[in-house]
Amino acid sequence: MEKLRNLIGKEVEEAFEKNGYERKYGKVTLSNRPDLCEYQCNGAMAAAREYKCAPFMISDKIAESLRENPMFESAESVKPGFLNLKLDTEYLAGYLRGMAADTERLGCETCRDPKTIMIDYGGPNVAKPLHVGHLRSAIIGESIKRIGRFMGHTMIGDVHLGDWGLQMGLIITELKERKPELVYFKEDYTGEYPKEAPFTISELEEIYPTASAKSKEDEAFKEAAMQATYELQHGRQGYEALLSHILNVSVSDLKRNYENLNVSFELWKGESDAQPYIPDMVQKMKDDGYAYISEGALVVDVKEDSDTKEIPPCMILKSDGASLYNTTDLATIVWRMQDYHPDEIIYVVDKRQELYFTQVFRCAKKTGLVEPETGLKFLGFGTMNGKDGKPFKTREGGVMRLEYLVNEINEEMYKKISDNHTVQEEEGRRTARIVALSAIKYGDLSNQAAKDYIFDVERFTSFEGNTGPYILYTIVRIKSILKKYQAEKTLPESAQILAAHSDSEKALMLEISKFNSMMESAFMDTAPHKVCAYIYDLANAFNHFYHETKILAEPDETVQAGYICLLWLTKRALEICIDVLGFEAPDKM
RNA sequence: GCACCCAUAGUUUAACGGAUAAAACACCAGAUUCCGGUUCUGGGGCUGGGGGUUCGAUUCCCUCUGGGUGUACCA
Repeated sequence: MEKLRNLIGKEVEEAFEKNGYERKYGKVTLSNRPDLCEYQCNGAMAAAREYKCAPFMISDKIAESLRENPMFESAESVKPGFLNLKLDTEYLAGYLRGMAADTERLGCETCRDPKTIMIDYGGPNVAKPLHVGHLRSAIIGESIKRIGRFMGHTMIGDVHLGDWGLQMGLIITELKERKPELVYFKEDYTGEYPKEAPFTISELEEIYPTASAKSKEDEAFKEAAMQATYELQHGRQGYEALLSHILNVSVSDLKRNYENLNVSFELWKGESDAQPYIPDMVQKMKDDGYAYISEGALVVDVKEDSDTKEIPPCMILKSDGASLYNTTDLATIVWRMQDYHPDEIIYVVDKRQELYFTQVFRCAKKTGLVEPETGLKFLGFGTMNGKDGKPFKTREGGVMRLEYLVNEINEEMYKKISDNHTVQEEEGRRTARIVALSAIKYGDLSNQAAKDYIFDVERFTSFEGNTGPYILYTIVRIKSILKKYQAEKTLPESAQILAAHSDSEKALMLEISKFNSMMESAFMDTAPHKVCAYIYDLANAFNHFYHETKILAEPDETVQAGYICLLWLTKRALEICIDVLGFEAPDKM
């Protein structure tokens, strides 16, 4: 369906044309004075200069010609030259009927030219538990992926594991000290390696920090770890076998954790998967004359004349010949282009990495790893802070494990729910998990991604205010009304949304009608917070309507059926939205 | 040093260059209640300072102040 604003715009543009003004002045926007009108056009003020007359004269004429138009209940020209429009209730109802007819998408058209978009988010390290720093990437990335998918694009999420580098050497070295008898450490061993990993996830999670701490104090240990890293990267069989054990154990644990967050990835690729592509890539950069030696390191210049700031060259190889973060990311682009040929790659990463990615993107473009039109987008997010405005920490000041944080909020939610009314333990726990997830995700996504935000458990888990639980509560309320209605009667075939009977009903209908344009701009701006703002307004509009309207007690069956249709549409819009945000509503709460 | 980002009500956040800057929480008042705790209604209060562009600026430009971040061999 065409967006409502454009439909209105078309009428207004024609009115401008009919009166001898250019169409371009007829652009219509949502009203920012809802007390005066629903939509407005400010074109008369802009046009006044070109036609050398008072803006009011123009808006007056336009209002006059629009008054005949059945689309509008009223068209008024105000003070300097505003054109204030109110939609005809029957026209609005017709638009909503069109939405309701498309139960899957509510009339929100998919994109005309669907793209293949890879989205790089998550970024956990193997052998290390997820901590709160991983939360934002997962939540925001997942939501953007879902919004893109809803808009008809092929979205491929890649977790991009941190599974390369010194951390692996550290684990191997520590393991060697503890269990030197393992076959993985026998250099002349040629047989099969055991299928079973020689450690569990909890051992693994303990080994890494121990090894990391040791390497800072024990020079010899660090040497050994670096040596192990080198040998691993140069194909030592036993170490490769260990790496794959580490990966398996770690990945299955990560999957479980991400599942709890309702986050999933199409690809579980890691930094190690990019390594095979490095030699050819580096060679080509040298051959093509892009890469040169500077201060011992191999670099590619990426500065541009228009730069206001100094952009250092993109380093490809360190002076000791080893690869680094940039190298891996560039080589990752190589296989992504080769295997998936995406039109765009979006990186959902901490905003502090912006400069790095500027270098990487420019380097990729310059050296032809991607095509000139391939989009490389950096979506940096801010820090999640505690109530004191400083980065979120445990009470002891350490890094908070994501699992603990989630458990804490689940517990908090369960308390709230069981305080409200008596519930079965098991069902209450399940509901608490669903609601808690909405609290966490909505709390994050309702802020602009690029900004830092304050993670306030109390506020996020509240059933009132702009929170996830409030949205869910609204959905649950609608579900319950629909259920009660169905228990008594069946909705007649002829039932349909009717012209609004009250202001609050019309306000609700207007809110619903913004669905398609909201979703489109949320995608264009990669801005999940727009979806949040929309459902919050929508939930508010519904609750106002609900307070003023007796739905189940409505005596006129046709009117009542109309209400039910409207409720269904409201619920559907809310549900689609929370789905793209990455959470769901329970049946009861 | 240089550069980038941010600055909005007591607090946390909104606002394609448009009218009286919006909401939530907190606060105050009134109503409501087996409850000082629930719910409803109403209220006060905000664009860091100074310039500029514009008919019109929270939004664009310059400058100052304050905060955050980054500045090639970590990721």
